[in-house]
Amino acid sequence: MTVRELPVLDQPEVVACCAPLAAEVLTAPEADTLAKQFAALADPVRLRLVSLLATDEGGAVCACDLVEPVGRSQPTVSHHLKVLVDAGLVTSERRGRNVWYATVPAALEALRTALAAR
Amino acid sequence: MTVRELPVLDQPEVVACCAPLAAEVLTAPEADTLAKQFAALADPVRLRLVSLLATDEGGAVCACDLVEPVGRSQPTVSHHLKVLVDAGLVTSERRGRNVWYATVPAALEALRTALAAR
DNA sequence: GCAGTACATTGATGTCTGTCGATACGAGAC
DNA sequence: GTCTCGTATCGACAGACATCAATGTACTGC
Repeated sequence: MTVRELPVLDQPEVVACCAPLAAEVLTAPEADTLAKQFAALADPVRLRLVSLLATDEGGAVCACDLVEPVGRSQPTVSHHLKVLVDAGLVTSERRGRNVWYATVPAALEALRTALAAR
Repeated sequence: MTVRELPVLDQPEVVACCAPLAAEVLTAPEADTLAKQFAALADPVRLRLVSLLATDEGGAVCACDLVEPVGRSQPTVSHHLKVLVDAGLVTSERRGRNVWYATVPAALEALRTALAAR
C-alpha cells in the first residue's frame, strides 16, 4: 500500500489571529501566535523569498528558481521555505519533479490588520 | 553647564524602509532592515508591551506599569523595551524618576505598508 | 527494473537571544 | 552630602536558530 499523509493538516489554518494590537491588549496565547508569524518574517532570506513569490506575475515560483536569487545553499532555502509554510504565510504544491511555492495573501493581510492603528 | 544629549539621534529615523514586498523584490540591505523590525515583533513579551502601549488612552505608559502585566523580571522587561526602541517602534522619555514609553505609529504603519499587496 | 533530477531531512557547528540575579546609574527627597 | 526608588546594564546560562555537507526520498524517463 502506498503511504499517504493525512489531509487534515494539508492547508494551514493559521491565517487570522488577532484583533489589532492597538484595539485591546493581547492575551498571552494571542501574542504567542502572532510572534510566531512575525518570527517567520524576521529573517532577511525569508523576506526575500516572500518578496520573490509576491512579485511574481504567475503567483507561484518553482523552488528551483529560488535558490540562486537568495544566495544560500539548496538545503538552507528548503529550510526557510518550510518555516514560511509552517507559519501559514506560504503554500507549496508539487508539480511533477518540482515544487511550486506561492504566498498566502490572506495571511499577510492578517498581519497588516494586527499592526493597524486604533 | 547642563549636559544635554545631541538632538541628532533623539528620534530614530528607522521609520520607513521599503516598498511593499509585493511591489518589487527586496534588495539584501532592505531585507536586513525589515527583518530587524519584524524581529523586534517576533517575541510574545514584546508584542504584549507594544499592545499595552498602543491601547493606552494617554498614549504613553510608565515603565513601572509594564513589568507586572507581562510577568517577567524588571531587567527582562527593560531589555525588551530597549529592543523595541532600537528598532524604532517605541520611544522613551524620562520624567523625573520614571521613564515613559510610547509607540511610534509611523513605524508600525511602515511595516503595514511593507506587507501590503500589489 | 535502473539512472538521473529535484527537493527534503539529518546531523553538526557556531551564533544569537531570552531570562534572571547582581549591580550600577540617575533623579528626587531629606 | 546620604538614602531611597526606578530603571538600565552586566554576566552567565540554556535554549533556539541559520548554515552547510551528506544523505534520503520522490518523481520522470528509459
